[in-house]
Amino acid sequence: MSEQVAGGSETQQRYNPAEIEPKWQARWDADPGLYAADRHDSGRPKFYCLEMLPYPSGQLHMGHVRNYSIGDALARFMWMQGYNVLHPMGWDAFGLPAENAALKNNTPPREWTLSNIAAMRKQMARIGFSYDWANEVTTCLPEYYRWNQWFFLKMFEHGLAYRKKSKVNWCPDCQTVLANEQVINGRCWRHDDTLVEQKDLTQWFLRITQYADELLNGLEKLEGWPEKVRTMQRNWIGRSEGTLVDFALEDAAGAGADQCPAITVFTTRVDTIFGATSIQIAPEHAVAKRFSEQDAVLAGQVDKMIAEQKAARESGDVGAIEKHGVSTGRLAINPFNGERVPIWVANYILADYGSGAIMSVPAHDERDFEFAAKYGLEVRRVIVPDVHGEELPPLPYLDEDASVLMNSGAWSGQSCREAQAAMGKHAKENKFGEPTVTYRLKDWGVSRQRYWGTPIPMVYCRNGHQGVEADGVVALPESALPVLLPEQVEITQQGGSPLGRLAGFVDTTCPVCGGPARRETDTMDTFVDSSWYFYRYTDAKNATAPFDSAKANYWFPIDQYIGGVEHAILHLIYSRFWTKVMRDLGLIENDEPATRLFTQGMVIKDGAKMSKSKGNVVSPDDMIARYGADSTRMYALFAAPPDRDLDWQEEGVAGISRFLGRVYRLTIKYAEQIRGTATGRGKQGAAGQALLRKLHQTIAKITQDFSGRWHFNTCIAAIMELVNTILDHEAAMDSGEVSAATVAEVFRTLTLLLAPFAAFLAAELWEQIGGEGAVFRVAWPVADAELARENEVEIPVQINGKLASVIKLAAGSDEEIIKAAALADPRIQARLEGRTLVKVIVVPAKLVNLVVK
RNA sequence: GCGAAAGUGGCGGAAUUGGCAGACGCACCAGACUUAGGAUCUGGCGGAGAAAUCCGUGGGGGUUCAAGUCCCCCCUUUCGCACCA
Repeated sequence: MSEQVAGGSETQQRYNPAEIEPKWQARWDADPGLYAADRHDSGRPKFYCLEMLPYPSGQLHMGHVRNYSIGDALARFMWMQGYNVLHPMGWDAFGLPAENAALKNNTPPREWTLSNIAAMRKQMARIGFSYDWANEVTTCLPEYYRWNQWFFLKMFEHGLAYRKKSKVNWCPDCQTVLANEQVINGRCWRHDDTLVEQKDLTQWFLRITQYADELLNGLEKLEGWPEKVRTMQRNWIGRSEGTLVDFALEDAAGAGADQCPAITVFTTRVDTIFGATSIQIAPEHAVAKRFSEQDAVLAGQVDKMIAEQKAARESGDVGAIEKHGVSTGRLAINPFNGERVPIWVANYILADYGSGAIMSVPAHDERDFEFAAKYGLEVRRVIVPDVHGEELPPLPYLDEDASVLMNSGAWSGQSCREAQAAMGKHAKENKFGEPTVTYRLKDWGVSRQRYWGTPIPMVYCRNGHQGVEADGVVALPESALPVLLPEQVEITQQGGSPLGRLAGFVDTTCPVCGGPARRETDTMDTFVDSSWYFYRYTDAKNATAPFDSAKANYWFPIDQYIGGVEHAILHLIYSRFWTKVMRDLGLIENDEPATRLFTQGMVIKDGAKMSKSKGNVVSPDDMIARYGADSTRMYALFAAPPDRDLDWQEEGVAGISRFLGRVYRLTIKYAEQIRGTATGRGKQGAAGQALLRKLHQTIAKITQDFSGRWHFNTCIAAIMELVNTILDHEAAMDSGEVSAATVAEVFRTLTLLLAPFAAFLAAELWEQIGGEGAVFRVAWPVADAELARENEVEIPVQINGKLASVIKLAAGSDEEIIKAAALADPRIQARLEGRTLVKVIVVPAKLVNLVVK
């Protein structure tokens, strides 16, 4: 295989990653068990290290390299710490780009996707990532997606999957429906500049709202997740406690009151209801529509408002639009005091939140105040601070914690909180309302009018099956799975799912009556695939179940999940939901998928996100070809702390490459000597002591950083310092002043410290210095505190907080000795001349501060 | 508008608990060496100053023997949410 360097010439001693890395890659490729996790009875503690799986675009980008380098360093470290590590990888392989590519290149999506996967797997191997490929998961294969269908049937059976007609988000570019989570500022998550439209369609939904409270409360326990992600999820769920109150329409106001006897408003401040001076309803509200039918002028104004709202949503500044409205001329009755208040239609009322109608209390709500000021509506104060000041606070007055009601009938004098509870109860008892909880979170629409996705395992019986389900919806039995995605399909971007044009797919028989039936032609959202893929990794070849519960229960929860923050409310909320559903189905025991989540920063270049249009894309292949994989990934870890954005500077990669070159030359120089030397410690001279001190300080620093802070940039800096120290003592090592055993310990340990960051080089050096077995299965070095201790310390001496001198003392000197030494220092004495020493502050081992006048 | 994070040399960044600001690396400058390499080695590198020394972590106040770090006010940038009743 590789040639030994024995007596090597200069050229042979030069660090050449282009030679070393492919050599080790070939060896690793030939050993599929190398990174395999042990079975769950290994007796070692488990560690599930997971990075978010990529979409197989065909090319790894720098963001992937960074993400996976972090995970790889951690996985290797945990192996060396003796853990049974599961470190899998897979492919989020369904999705629209495959269809676009099919149109463009006339390649079937499956073929395109699978060849991309092969290319990316090759790239990953070239970089040397430590994945257990035996458990690879590819979501577009029937072995995987049949379980999506299986879960869908389970959810249908438990009422968690249902069909309804509703307003849905439609991306004209994707030609499909999108979930709320996939709409970002009114635009499609795949198309930054495509405005999402609203359509009325019948679609499949998953009842994620059933878990809204648990998803919210569970966030409290996820202490290992970034606060930012938890906050985003909290806001997305948007729980709000309030009260629904029915305002009856006044009969005299118009005909048809019997058809719609009341407007239900939602409020979180029912305690302010005596201050309600109007009702405001959304332009899309059913009552607005009905009034419009009888009033052409109103109809025109309402339509205008709807159009304006739409335009504002599309231009992305919904919040900036001026509040305005129009009076309907009708009145509604406040059930708490019998008062008649005017009904308005206003543009700031959202149809899809709460009940689409509010009571307007100008005195105690900012928007209502603004609106009332504009239209001269009455502003009536009903809440005051509970401490009686001379002056009443200005309006709108919003406090509800230290305030009480006034002018509110029987509730006057009660605190806001008391009144909220009492008035909700009162409404319920008198049947004109009730306390309620609303959420911003909506059920997850999973139907997609696309081809390249999991077929939904439902059929529509042409016989109707009245009484069973509307539209003759019939669930397929488990035995009918998988519903295979046909392969010969003409992809177009128009006219709904291409599956609908395949008679062979659409036409089927009803599993209940045997009569003619039509298959569902929509496919599932790709986020279904990624909601549970990490469970499949624990048992990826299982042909009879999504996974074996015993295996999943051993590995779960994931100990460390690593990925980009862009999934904070997409994948990360869906997969939490899926976990809870699987738990309730009895498949798993954990409540949450991952104990710890780490979101790495973006890789940017010249201050901007890499993009083709900006022309600032740095290709990993390019970097690897020039500097090698070790230098590329080590730079990705060195250039910034992993949670921050990283500005890619090629000169920095070259710097890392030079550093690794120094390590290589130095280690090879002593390799033969190290091979022939047993470990062990004898007497040390000063140089040997200094080397071991730095070595053990470095071990301690890196070990500690791996336990949570993850500042790999400073870990690598520490290794560089260590190497600089070794270079400082090169002469002493050459002369034999440093013992051979110490030289051996230093280089063996250095190699181990490098292993998580520069896998190829570490493997090569480990072999060169005669190490046994795979370097990342060797026990991680343990820092010896005794060796790491400094025996002499430099203590700065300040005068009035400014540095005046530095004294050298034996470590552990007590306060008196430090103080005496500081005062005896000639530089200090000179500067104290003629001044009065007021106070001496001694911080042992840290500094001395002399306060003088 | 609300919320979060951040602001330190020419650049990326370090300083985990208040204790020598600028570790480590890049770029740059000077020199050495040479098989002229995408080398390597030595030294320098926050600002002002000949030096002693002084100034310096977005700005302004404060606490402290001591502040990049803690407190108050303000500015800027990035991200998230954005009429949520």
